[in-house]
Amino acid sequence: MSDPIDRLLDAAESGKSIIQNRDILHFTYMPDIILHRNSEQEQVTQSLLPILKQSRPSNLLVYGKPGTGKTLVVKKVISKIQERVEKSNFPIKLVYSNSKEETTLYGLLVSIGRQLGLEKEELPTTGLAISEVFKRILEKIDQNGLNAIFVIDEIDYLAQLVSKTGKDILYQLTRANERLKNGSLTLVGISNDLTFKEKLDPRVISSLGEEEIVFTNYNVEQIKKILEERINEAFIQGSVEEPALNLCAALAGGEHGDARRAIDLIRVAGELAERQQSEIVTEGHVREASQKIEENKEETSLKSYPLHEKLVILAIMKANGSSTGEIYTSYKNLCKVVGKDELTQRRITQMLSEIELSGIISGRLVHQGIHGRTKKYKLTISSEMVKKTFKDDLTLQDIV
DNA sequence: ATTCCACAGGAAACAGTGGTCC
DNA sequence: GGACCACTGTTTCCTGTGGAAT
Repeated sequence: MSDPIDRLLDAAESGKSIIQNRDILHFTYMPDIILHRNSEQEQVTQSLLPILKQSRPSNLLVYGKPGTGKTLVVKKVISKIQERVEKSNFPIKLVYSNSKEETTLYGLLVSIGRQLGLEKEELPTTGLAISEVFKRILEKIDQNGLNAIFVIDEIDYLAQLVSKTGKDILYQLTRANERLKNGSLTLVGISNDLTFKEKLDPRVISSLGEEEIVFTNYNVEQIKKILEERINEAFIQGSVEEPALNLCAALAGGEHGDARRAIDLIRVAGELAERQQSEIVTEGHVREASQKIEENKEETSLKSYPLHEKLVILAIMKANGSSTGEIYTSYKNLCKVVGKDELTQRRITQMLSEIELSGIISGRLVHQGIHGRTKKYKLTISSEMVKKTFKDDLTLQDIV
């Protein structure tokens, strides 16, 4: 039997790779034609049209579930407009920022500022008041007479950050034009959450939601078309079996209509097939890929938890299906074993809800009459998975 | 009908860190 | 060097809750 390293290297060298172009299978790839989104493309273009006439368009709010192509469409429209106005004396500046990637409000504003060309000396990464950062951004727009379009992805997340800190940045953003003498500012908000508007200040809603566009979910048939298109470009002809394609579309489409997930799935399936030196991607590969993606998600999220969260997860594992009080006692014992100070019960309750959000554990509220009210938690993943992942952690090795 | 359990979970305050500005 | 700022992780304090027990 040959060395596994050599075997893989040989295969790679002999050009047996069935994926010709990996980039096409990543969601950042911008296809020439965005399938099934004609009317939405028209709507977005319509509402940004005033730019061509050198005036400020209405603020725009774009809704749609993840993987419905919202961001892709918005970016494509803006880049096309940019191409057209390039030669005129009406400079537009596109600023894209994802609220979820920036953990704080400050971070988001700084990332916007950087894209506008504010250097570190003009806009430090920390230390300033939010209002000061905002002022500097507006000054930059004013000085250069820029016509800025701020595309803020996952704006619902920003709204959440804002409500936590009590700053009304969103309001100020939507009203920024009143403070600008030169240039203009247009806001394009993208949100996964259709209900997020309800949580906003009504003054913000009226100016932010001047125009609204909703992206509907893809159905299985549409996802299949999208997959076919990408497969044609990325894979060697005929290397993806029809049943594999169908399953892929069904798995991703049936649940959420998420094209991004579908593309991810076929990519991982393709990689698995290659690794096994198969010349075709079969249904089995897709199933395996789906499972692998799930497991990876679990493992990375388990690994990323800080020590006390890990202890809590272990406490749940040891007392599966038990109440907060029991979990807390178990957690305190674990703290003693590893020699760490225990946190308060309030903090642990909060941690439990945070962990529950990630889906690793599930909680159920139970009323036990005179025995009070409690929440019972249990693991949704296998305890083997937890043990396997935590075994690498030096402080946890002994208790696992 | 009232009491009372065992918490859930909101609000506020605090400590500590790492920074700017004057 | 002191005032000020954002932010995180935490503690402290508090109000609310559904149904078994009385």
